[in-house]
Amino acid sequence: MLAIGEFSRLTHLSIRTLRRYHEGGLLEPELVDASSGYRYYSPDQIPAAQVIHRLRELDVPLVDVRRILGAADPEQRAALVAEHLVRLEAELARTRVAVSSLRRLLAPEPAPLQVELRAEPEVTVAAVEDEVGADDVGTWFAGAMAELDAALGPPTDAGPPGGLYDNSLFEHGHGRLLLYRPSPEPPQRGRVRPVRLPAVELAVTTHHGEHDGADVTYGQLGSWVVANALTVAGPVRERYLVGPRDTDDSAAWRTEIGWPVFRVASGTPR
Amino acid sequence: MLAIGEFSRLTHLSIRTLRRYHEGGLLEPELVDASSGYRYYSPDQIPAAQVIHRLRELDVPLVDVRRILGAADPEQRAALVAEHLVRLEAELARTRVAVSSLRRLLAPEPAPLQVELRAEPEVTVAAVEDEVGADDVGTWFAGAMAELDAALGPPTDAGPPGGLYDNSLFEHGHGRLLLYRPSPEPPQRGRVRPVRLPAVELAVTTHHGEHDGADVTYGQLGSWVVANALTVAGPVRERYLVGPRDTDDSAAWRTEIGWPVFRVASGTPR
DNA sequence: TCTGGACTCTCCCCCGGGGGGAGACACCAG
DNA sequence: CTGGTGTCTCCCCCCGGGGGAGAGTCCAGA
Repeated sequence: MLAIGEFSRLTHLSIRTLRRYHEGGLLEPELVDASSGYRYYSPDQIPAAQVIHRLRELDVPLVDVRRILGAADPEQRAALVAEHLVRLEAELARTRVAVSSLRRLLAPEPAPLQVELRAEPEVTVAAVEDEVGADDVGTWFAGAMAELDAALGPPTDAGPPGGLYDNSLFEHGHGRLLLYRPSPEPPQRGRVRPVRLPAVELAVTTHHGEHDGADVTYGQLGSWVVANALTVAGPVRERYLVGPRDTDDSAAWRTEIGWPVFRVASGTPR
Repeated sequence: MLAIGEFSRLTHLSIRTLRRYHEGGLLEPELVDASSGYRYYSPDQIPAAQVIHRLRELDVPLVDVRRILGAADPEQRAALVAEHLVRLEAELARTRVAVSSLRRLLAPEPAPLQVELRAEPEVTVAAVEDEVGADDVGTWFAGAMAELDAALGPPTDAGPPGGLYDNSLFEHGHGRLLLYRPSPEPPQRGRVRPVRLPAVELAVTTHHGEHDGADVTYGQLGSWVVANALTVAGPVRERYLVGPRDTDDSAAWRTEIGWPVFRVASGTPR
């Protein structure tokens, strides 16, 4: 039986942290003296404490740590851990993109932007639509795209897929997302259903590369729109001209970004 | 002039976050209406907002973001960013170690531990000693080792370097650290000074590999000590038999860990 | 010019995962 | 028995975000 201080020395977890783990049901002392409240640990609990330590070093949330420790058989546990390692991998990719994008931002001269005004006609498409949190966009997107592909089969010449992004997604961290593929006769299957996209005027530009870096292009497009005195309204549209479905070379990816505008009153623009 | 909502849509930073950045002096709106308190941004501020966004994605603390943005010339700014990228790299290395160590922890059978009881005589060494926070141990260690080497010259046959770690380092996150190199006539130079290390009884084992994984070995050693009914007292000792100064192959590194014990009363152990 | 809806303001509370410190009690060796 | 050290609980603070209330502002349409 070890008092909390000894156990702390053995595991290199601070006393405070051990207490917190107790409260959180993560690591229950083998014995808690009913009268004094003193926590007593067994040496057998050292490995568990160290697993927790490692998982926390990997930023695994305490709730997930609890699930991992509570997993019945070792295989299940390994699966849960593997899941987190996958997440870690994704995090890493995100970091890489952020770094390169940061370099681009800090580079002295930003490449000038090609912006085009385009009248987008009303069109009926096969679409999946949901209310999604900003953190879940990636996951949702992958699932929705898979479902669209399952419903429509391999890519046709009807055109590339696209998406509509509710503004509140950016302003409040969650909002409606709609992912579509053009289709002459959209089926109804699972979450996929026919949706009529309204006609809009768009200020359109093309983003090159990883989608995670698109916000920079958004900013450039946005300031173009502001500078060119057009008013903004409605969800942003994207169209995936070339994406991970087409090639693994992310430098070749092309995303069209369409910012809804009202055409300036006086005559035809351009 | 853009209201906060528009600016939020342009930068993909939430309204709340923009307000927070204003409060924190990170991103001052170009104009704040004195009577209404409304914040108005200029499109020219979009790039700055996006730099902040990227830095935050890289978990750069807001204070540091402020410093980076406040940096006078671009070179200084680039240097500050580079500094953070280095930190990111270190983080990455830490993650790698944690992952492999986690695998080892979850592996079914832990390798049995060779533990030896050893009477360490009093010895005078050249040492650097400081009160250090747990997060700064790595940095401190590198600096102290460099200073020792500067004072004593290249490695001699007087023996490998070692360290003493105050227990409160583990219990409370900060404590006294002492790094030494054996030396027949310890010099006094900079932070380096002669120190008399008291004699101790140690339970000793050897940790193989990255030092970041040593806590697992600590736990094993500790539970050996507990099981073998010896009492614990005083700072832990380490001795760096093979380390990064000797070879780049971290698998070959050897750290001796000595846990202070009182020899059991009844006769000589072993 | 008024009105209603959308926008924005400030303020307070919450989250997670830690830390600091006060004041009271428990343990244990001399 | 006594004093020092260990441990308890409790409250506050940190960071960088989010939720929501309640009040004030802006602006387009009638």
